[in-house]
Amino acid sequence: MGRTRRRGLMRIVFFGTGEFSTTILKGLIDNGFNVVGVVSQPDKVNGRNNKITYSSIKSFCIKNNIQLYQFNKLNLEGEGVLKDLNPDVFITASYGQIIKQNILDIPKLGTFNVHASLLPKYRGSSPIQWAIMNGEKSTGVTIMRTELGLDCGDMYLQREITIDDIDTSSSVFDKLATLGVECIVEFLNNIESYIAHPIKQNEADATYFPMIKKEDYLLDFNSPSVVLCNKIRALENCYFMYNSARYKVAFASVSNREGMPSEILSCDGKNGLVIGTKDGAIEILYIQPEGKQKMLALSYMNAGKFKLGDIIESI
RNA sequence: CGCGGGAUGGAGCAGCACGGCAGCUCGUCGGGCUCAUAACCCGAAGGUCGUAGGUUCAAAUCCUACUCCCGCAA
Repeated sequence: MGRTRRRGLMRIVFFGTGEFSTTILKGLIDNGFNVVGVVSQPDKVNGRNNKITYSSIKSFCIKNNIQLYQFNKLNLEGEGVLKDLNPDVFITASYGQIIKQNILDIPKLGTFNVHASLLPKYRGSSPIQWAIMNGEKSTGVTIMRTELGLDCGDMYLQREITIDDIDTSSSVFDKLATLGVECIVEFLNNIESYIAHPIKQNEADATYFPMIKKEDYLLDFNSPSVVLCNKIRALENCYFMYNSARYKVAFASVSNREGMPSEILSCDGKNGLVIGTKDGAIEILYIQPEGKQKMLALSYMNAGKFKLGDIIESI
């Protein structure tokens, strides 16, 4: 079995940060690939009270005894170290830092990226969120060459999935991570033939979406219901302010009620929380008050904190 | 030592500043009304109030320590 032998021999360095990339890395390990090193972003103060919590990929590396590198400035500090690993391929998956040419050129076969969209659509760092926000019915994974430009390299392999109405970013993340594993495994198993047949991206069809900004999370009830629901599905931590408190909204659906934008049309344990929008109303299904866990809005309405007819503050 | 909120029947909350019968909205179970119902009426079960100490005649409530959960900020 030449394939099996190649798997063991090919020296892979993996670049990634976050849950999505952890799943991809785990997939490579589980499929018997020889990951000789992982490059991840430096630790961040992630929790409260100065505590540093390890990223999931760091925990995974420690548990599986994989060498982990965290460069502050990859392009300056990383070159020598990575060359010494004598790599055949670099695999990147939402690494989160621009990788310069001197690094990209290190591995013998090249540097390849697992991107969570059907390129050339949804270039950029938050493809899943933007696809859902725009109400797309499908998305997918693309295996492509990592280049200096933003997600513009030649493509080799692309697979599609559907986005259902009940899908949220996290559920699509899970699906695409699983699909990403399948894709990268297939690609690496037949890497020579894939590399021999690159597919140019059609620049005319390309779309780019920026990073999500903090202010994007604030809900504006002067928007149409569908736009609001898609945004909530996409970002999952959208919020509104009421009585000077912040309420996160994890999921909502279009309601058949009618009312003024921002007006509370219902807030009891039977009918749930319904708020007016530009063209109707939405029902908040999952809510998270400050200091509380995420819960069914229906449950929280039993506490009687909301008042019928009140107007949600706009900031 | 970045700032802050929280833990009370199965769920969500009130009660705590000033110690004195375990309360509310829902759910569950039983019964009733109804052609019927997720609606309405009547009734019942279900909680050593996060853990461990302390103060007190008496602690959900006051004091001390601890565990767990979360919001903000980075």
